[in-house]
Amino acid sequence: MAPRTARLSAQDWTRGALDLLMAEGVAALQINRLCADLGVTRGSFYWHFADLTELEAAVAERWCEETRERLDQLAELDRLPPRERLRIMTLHLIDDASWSVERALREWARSTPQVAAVVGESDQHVFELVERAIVELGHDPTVARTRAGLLVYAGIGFAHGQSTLPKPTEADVDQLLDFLAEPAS
Amino acid sequence: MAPRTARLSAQDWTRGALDLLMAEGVAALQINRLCADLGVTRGSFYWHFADLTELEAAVAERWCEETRERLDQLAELDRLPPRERLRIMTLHLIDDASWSVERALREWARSTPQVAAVVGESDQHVFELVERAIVELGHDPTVARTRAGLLVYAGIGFAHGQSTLPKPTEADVDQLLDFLAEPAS
DNA sequence: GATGAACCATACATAGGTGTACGGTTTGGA
DNA sequence: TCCAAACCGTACACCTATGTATGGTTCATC
Repeated sequence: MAPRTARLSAQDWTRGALDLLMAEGVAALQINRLCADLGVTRGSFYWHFADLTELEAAVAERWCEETRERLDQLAELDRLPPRERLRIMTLHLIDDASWSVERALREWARSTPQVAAVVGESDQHVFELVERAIVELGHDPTVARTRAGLLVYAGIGFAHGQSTLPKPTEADVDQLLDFLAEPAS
Repeated sequence: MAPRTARLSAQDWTRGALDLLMAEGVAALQINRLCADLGVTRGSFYWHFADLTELEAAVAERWCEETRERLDQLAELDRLPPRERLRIMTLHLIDDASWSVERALREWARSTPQVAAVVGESDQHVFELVERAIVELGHDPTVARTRAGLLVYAGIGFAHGQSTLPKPTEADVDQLLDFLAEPAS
């Protein structure tokens, strides 16, 4: 992306690795490939990292931090009314590119327990936020649990769809939230 | 799984490859690994297939067929009332192991357009089945589209969750379908 | 029971990826 | 200005996975 002007730091490598993950998936996470992207040779890599697994650990760690920050920002939505909160989270999921990292991470999580743990924690956190919002809308916990599960799973599914399925518009989201917010019959 | 008694056919290889995909993902789809599973050496593989991509094509083709059959079975649910239809499809998704193949295939689809096409087609078909069922429940097309999208995306998400998130019980599914079936306010 | 095709094992050659060794260049500070 | 550390390039060894060549087994069939 940004033309390389100076020398690289470890952060530049983890940044590049995350970009690669987003763009081409775990299979593309190779040293040579990364060096090509960063315009540098293998010697540079092995100065910053002992080996590939050390880079992978650093990448996982970094994504973990970024995700935590992102979730903290979401937590600050607490001041907003619950309906608006859900709306922001959903729209954020749809048009942001964040899900493309998430997809790669979930793929990666399959073969790396450390990554799987972070992804699971993140899912759990989002689920709780959504569940709480629905409770605040006036539903009892059982209903909230069901509807939160539905929405969160749908979010994960959307991130993985890449799909021939229709991408929801903003109007669709509003209709969806009307639906999720409505009282049980 | 089944002890190998006789010599292998091409179908045995595609079967083994699908098993491998299910169990360990695309990264494990290697000739040596497959030979070990089937208790045979590379010489056998290269008698049945010209190279790896030919096997991959055969595997994709086979999954395509199996999926089509599965969808045809779903289509036969047309005789059942729509509510029961949705119930069967949802329960089928939850406790069947079929989603573990699907997850691997979606992962694979990312790097193989041919596979992506098949997955997309399958998604589309399921979506239409669900949408139609909801229309038959008495909803107008706009509502049906939203709710069908929600349910199908949630299904995909569930398949990819592998997750710390709660796995819905049969009672949860019934509550969920009550919710999806209820008239718009 | 002999024969050709189907099926498999073994032994290479090759390519691409990781990791190591070491020398060269850039940079900040004494 | 000069030096030590930070940073990078180059060359090499190694391992693993693919693909090829070739010969050996097994099976059906006459």
